[in-house]
Amino acid sequence: MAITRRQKEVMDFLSNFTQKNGYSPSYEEIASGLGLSSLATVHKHVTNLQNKGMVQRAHNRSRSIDVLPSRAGKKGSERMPLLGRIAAGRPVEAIESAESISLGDIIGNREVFALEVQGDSMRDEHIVSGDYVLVERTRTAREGEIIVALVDGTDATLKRFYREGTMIRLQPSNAEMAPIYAPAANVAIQGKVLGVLRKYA
Amino acid sequence: MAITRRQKEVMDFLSNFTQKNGYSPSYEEIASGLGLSSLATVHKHVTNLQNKGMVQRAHNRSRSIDVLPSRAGKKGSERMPLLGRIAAGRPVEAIESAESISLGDIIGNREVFALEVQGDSMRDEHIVSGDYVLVERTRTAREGEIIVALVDGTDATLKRFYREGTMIRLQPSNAEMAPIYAPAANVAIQGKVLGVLRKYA
DNA sequence: TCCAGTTCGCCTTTTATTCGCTAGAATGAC
DNA sequence: GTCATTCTAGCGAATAAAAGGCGAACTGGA
Repeated sequence: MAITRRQKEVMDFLSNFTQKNGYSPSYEEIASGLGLSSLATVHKHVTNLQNKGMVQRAHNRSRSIDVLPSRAGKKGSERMPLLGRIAAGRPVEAIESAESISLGDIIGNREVFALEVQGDSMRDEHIVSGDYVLVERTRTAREGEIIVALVDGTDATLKRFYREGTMIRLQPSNAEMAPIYAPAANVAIQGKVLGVLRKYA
Repeated sequence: MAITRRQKEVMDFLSNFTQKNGYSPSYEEIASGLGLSSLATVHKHVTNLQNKGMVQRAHNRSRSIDVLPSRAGKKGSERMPLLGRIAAGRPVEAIESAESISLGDIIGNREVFALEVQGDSMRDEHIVSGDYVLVERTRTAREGEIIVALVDGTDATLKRFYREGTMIRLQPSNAEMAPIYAPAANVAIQGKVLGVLRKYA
């Protein structure tokens, strides 16, 4: 987590601005605050800071930079140790590990919401009723991704996304269910699935 | 918390109005307070704020906007809004909800670790290779719970737990796999599964 | 029925992202 | 010591997306 001189200046500007105004600066405001003339430079700085875990950001969202509190006073938070693989032939106590996992690893800096799954349209991919899918809010998707889509403005569904000419095919993962075909204009993508969370009672 | 300038102005107006009057403003009052001429714009703002979890609202009910206490001073922002159920026939943006979900909801204040699953012994229960199981460290289990157990001191496995006289049956959830029978003395319970976390690349 | 709230197109402005390019400083291999 | 590689730092332009806005039509609760 070594930070460079310039990066610290960026950090300081971000915290001060956010403190003062109650919202984060736009890239243009950062540029003028630091005497830079290219937004690309600002973007690169913020990306670097983000990779170092000092700030958080949502993709393509205005003023979404979030200065993270320094990791110093980290509590027994949502992060837990990852002790290894279950098939390993050793007692888990014996496994030492520096790895850990948390929701942050799935979310990253995206804008994410959760939906409780109802129905079995993705059963063959082991997403079942009662699970929570973690969805990144986005309007676009790539071939084969699992998405939440709104068909004809009324029906939200969880399906895999395929483009077929001017049509969209929404493919359930359930041998008993047929795919939905619809004109691209009638399919509004609500987001794409980043992960699944299941809770046992 | 990823708020824009205009959104902060809306928030400020809402808090001030509610503070002063004891009830929340109508959309028309908000519009005139902010110099807007279309209620649609107001509605969009409030919807955005709601999606960011800053206000709460009831559907189609007058003056039902509720400014939520800012959860400033919160560290792990691993909590995300739970927008509703996927089968609901409405766009997810429209679903109102103040609910949210995070790993904390699964963990509580137990001692928990994670294991990456390898193999398909619990496939029929939709726990598959690559998933992470969240395990509470405990020595005991109740009938039918999914546990991590160490058999004969060497083999850690993920199975359902059943007691049969002096023997333990460890039941995989996979029609192709046979249960393991072992004397209770040879089975060491490492923990029980509280949840599952899956991440898509 | 009435009216506040909601949804629908459609538009403009603001903001973020990406690409190709230059250049200095640090690192590591030979 | 020199050379290739990598990282930080910077520029301007082109793109793409979100935020903010409008009026009109529709809806659902008291």
